[in-house]
Amino acid sequence: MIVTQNNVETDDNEYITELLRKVKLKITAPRIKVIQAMLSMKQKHATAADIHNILFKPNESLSLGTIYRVLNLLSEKKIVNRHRLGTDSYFYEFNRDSHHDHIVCLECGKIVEFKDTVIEERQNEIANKHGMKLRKHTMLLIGKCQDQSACEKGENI
Amino acid sequence: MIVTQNNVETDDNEYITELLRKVKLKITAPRIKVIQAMLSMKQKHATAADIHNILFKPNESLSLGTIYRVLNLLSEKKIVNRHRLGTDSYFYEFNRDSHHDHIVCLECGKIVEFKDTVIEERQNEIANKHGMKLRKHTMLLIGKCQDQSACEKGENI
DNA sequence: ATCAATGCAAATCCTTTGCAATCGC
DNA sequence: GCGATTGCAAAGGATTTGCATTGAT
Repeated sequence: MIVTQNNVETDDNEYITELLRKVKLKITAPRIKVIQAMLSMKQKHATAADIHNILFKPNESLSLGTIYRVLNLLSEKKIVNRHRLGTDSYFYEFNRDSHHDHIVCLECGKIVEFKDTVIEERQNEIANKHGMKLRKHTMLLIGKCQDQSACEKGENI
Repeated sequence: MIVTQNNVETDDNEYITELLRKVKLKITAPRIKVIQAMLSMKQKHATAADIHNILFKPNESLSLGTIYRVLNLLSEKKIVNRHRLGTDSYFYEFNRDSHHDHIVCLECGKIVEFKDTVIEERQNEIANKHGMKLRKHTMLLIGKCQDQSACEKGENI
């Protein structure tokens, strides 16, 4: 999984510190860096290890342990979301908008997001029918890109 | 998570050996025991460790490693299904029928199975709309039992 | 007899945690 | 300064694997 870091403007920095302040988290370098990484990377979904790779610089890298701690805190505060996307590790994404689900290509790993209110209503009905109140759901569609040229193995994750 | 083992009739044994033969797996004691355990336990969903507990007898227990190997083989042969049900470990279930999804109560862990063709059709459409051919899906609804008395913490898993 | 399956323990992968050092407020 | 946060390395939990032994056909 290849990940690159774009330049991050100072505007982002103010946005990030404001974000942290809002949820009453202390403004620390690791937290800023992790959020910067998530905002600046091309893909929306990254594992803790991906983020660690992005932020790895000799002599000034963040420890993986801290990245997990930061991601867990940001998850609690709903700044990022954590999903299982079919592999053994968690994927994290910056919570830009509301809830959505994912389709992942089993060959190239491409991840597409979608939201479908028909399904969501239906899920509520199903839960009620079984005497349960729906709190949340996870749904993962696993498929195969139809456009072969867009399905370059491993390049899309 | 408490699991009990019922008596298993000899009928089951013939059924099990037949099952194994059909998928061209050798008839071995561990495989028979694992399938017996899955057929005889009250709940439908068990982790590898659950099965290990069921089958644990001093001086004649199966190793956990073998249980994993057996479950993986049985998964490949579609005799059992493996799901993530919100925890860190996989749950395995004997594949009695066709595909279904799960609702799990976040307090008591009760697992209810369901199948909804409306959702499944919609999933197909969604995949197509995004240029992908749906191969499979996972859907997990997470909720809370409405009937409080049915929601005895920890007793339903 | 032959190749596959098992037990056991070690290894692996991902994630969390303990503790001493450091930093934010 | 004080309590929260970090780095580091060790621990943890789940699952897999290597290897010598045992077992199925």
